Amino acid sequence: MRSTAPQTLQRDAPAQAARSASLADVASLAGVSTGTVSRALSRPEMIGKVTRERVLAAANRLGYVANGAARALAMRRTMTVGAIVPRFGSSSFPTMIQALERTLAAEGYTLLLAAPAHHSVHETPILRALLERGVDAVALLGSRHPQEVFGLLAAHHTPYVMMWSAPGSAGQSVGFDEAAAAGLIIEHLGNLQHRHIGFIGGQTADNERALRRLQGLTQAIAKRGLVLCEEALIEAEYGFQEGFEAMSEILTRRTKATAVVCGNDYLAAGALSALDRANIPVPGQISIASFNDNDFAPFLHPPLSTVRLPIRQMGERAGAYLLAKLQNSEPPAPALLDVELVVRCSTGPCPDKPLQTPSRRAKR
Amino acid sequence: MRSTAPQTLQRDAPAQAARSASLADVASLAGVSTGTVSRALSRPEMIGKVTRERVLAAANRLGYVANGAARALAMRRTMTVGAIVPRFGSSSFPTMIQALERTLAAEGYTLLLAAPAHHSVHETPILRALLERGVDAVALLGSRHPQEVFGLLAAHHTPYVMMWSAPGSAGQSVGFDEAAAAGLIIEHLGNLQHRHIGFIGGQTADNERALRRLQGLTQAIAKRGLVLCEEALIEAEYGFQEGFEAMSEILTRRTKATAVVCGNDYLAAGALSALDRANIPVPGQISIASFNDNDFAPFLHPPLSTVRLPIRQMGERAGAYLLAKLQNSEPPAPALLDVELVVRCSTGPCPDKPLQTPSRRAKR
DNA sequence: TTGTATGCGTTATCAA
DNA sequence: TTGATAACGCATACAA
Repeated sequence: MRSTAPQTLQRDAPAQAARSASLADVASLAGVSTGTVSRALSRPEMIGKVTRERVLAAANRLGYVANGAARALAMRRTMTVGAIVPRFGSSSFPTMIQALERTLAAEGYTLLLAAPAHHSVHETPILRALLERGVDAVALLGSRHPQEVFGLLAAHHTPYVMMWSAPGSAGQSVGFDEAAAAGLIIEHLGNLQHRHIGFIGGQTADNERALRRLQGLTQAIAKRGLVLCEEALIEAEYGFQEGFEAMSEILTRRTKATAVVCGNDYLAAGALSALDRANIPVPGQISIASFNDNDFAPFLHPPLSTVRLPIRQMGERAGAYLLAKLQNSEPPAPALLDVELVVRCSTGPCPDKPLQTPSRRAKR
Repeated sequence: MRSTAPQTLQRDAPAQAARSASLADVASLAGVSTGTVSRALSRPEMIGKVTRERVLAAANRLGYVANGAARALAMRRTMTVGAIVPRFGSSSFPTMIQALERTLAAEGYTLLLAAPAHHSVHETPILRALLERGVDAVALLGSRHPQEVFGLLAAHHTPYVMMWSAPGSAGQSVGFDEAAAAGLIIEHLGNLQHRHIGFIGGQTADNERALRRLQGLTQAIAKRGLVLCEEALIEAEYGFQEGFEAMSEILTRRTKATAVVCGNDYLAAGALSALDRANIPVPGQISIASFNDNDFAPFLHPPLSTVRLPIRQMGERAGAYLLAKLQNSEPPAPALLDVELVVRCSTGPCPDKPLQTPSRRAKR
């Protein structure tokens, strides 16, 4: 057997630098056909033990690594999933993406990441780039997308999932009920006798999650007969600094608000910092609560009351959904993940007299 | 002209669902050859205006998107760059990756992300997966990698860059001089008359950046004749909670340290929180300073002194380096980015008497 | 300027 | 179980 294989055959080019080894190289080294090598590597059970071992040895010796492009061309799939996640640098998206990536990697899929700096970057060309790369599936952030996006996806028969999207959206989505989350916060504040509520939220024009949080809050406040104070309602980019500035701004206004809800914990951390600087006791003169995109609420000063959102789980579920679609196994159920209120000492009972900031003590 | 193109020709299969349109489909719709279509799309200047427009129209009508696998096979490149970034969910890596992604995307490259949950996951199979996907270049985190990794990279003639790596490494790396950063911190503390220094750092076994920070600190302390207090030297995962716990632990020990340096700002935030809970004035009884992986140091309580590390810039430089390699244009210079000390009120002069924690007031 | 034909490295089909 | 050979869809060298 061995004699048929010209193992001592030198490669034509003595300069090894030419190309990486191909299937044909392995085949000729092992003295078999390319088909056999292909099967020996990807379907070992179809091949006789001795040949298989010869092939494996040859492949090893040449440091053979399959050419994915050729494989993709022949198999019509790339084992690759695309994700489009805007503004992913400064938020909790990375946590979600990591969970997604891990879930997919467990089944041999690799993540192609497109992370436009701004949401405003038009999605379509990005999606085209991903489709051109032959992604087998796509994960999108949110449920608001140009019709073109869904058209392209459909035209390419590419399964997709929307993460962090509104509850009702289609079915191929996974997200939280942020209205319910808002309800939890407001119920808690209401029970503490707060009647005038402020909100430092994300930018609703740009960010559908921020919009849903504001809407949920507005509804919950209305339902309970409370008041959303306009003078304590600010939209800002999610960030420490923005939260600091927003709260500072509120302090310069006259507001009846005795509790301020923050759109996420970055904003809340900044807001707490501003209150600390201004020597305003929290709670006492004012209570703070927040939606929780990250995990440092317990370590703020004072520890922050939040609605905890299962970010990691969302990434996992999205991945599982896509895998199910790709392997058309389990029937993929649309997912609406549970949120949970975590009360910490940044919220307390409503004070007897409303907040009077030092800078504007005089009535106008 | 138009008449030569059978624009009214119906596709054979009335069921559009079959396959996405190929070059051949566009060609027959436009009444030209596949070669012409290919050129019209990727080298418009080589094609007559009228034909070009006919082709473009046809491509548009069919929603044509090139098959990247076929293109990659023919062109021998994928316009794709791989990145391997462990523990990417909870750190400043996302900021860096986003910068990297944006830089690459500007030149048409897409990022393939491999984000193993732990550093311990063996890199080689991950790199193999990326190479199999045909990445044109690779970005690695850190400079410590199994020899196998560099072997594979070389065998595939794949350019690579190491991010956040030690200064001396090869040349294809971009990073900070973390020893210099440590020097800045220690110099500052020394000037404030602190002589006994503690350190809450990352895990050196697992994390080469943490190791470099510890080493840099040790050297700087030795050079200035200060003391690194063993009882105030703790390694922990980067995280708020871990910082909290580490500082709490230090408080239960007897320590001469009057200043504690933290390995990153997550740890520092946790540490500050622990001191706040214990009612220990910062600065006053103790000073805190930190390496700054993120950007919330100004919003902590009290605002944290840090060495600011240009994370975003690192991602950009790494991207630029790879692009230069890929387009073999500018000679890519190895980069060592500047760090900067930012003093805030968490560090103050050395107190007259050392820290005595309430829980252990009695001398042993 | 445009058409023709070949190669890229796999997988899959069909014989042997 | 194995070998020969035809796709896969695009780019490109060469011819016209």
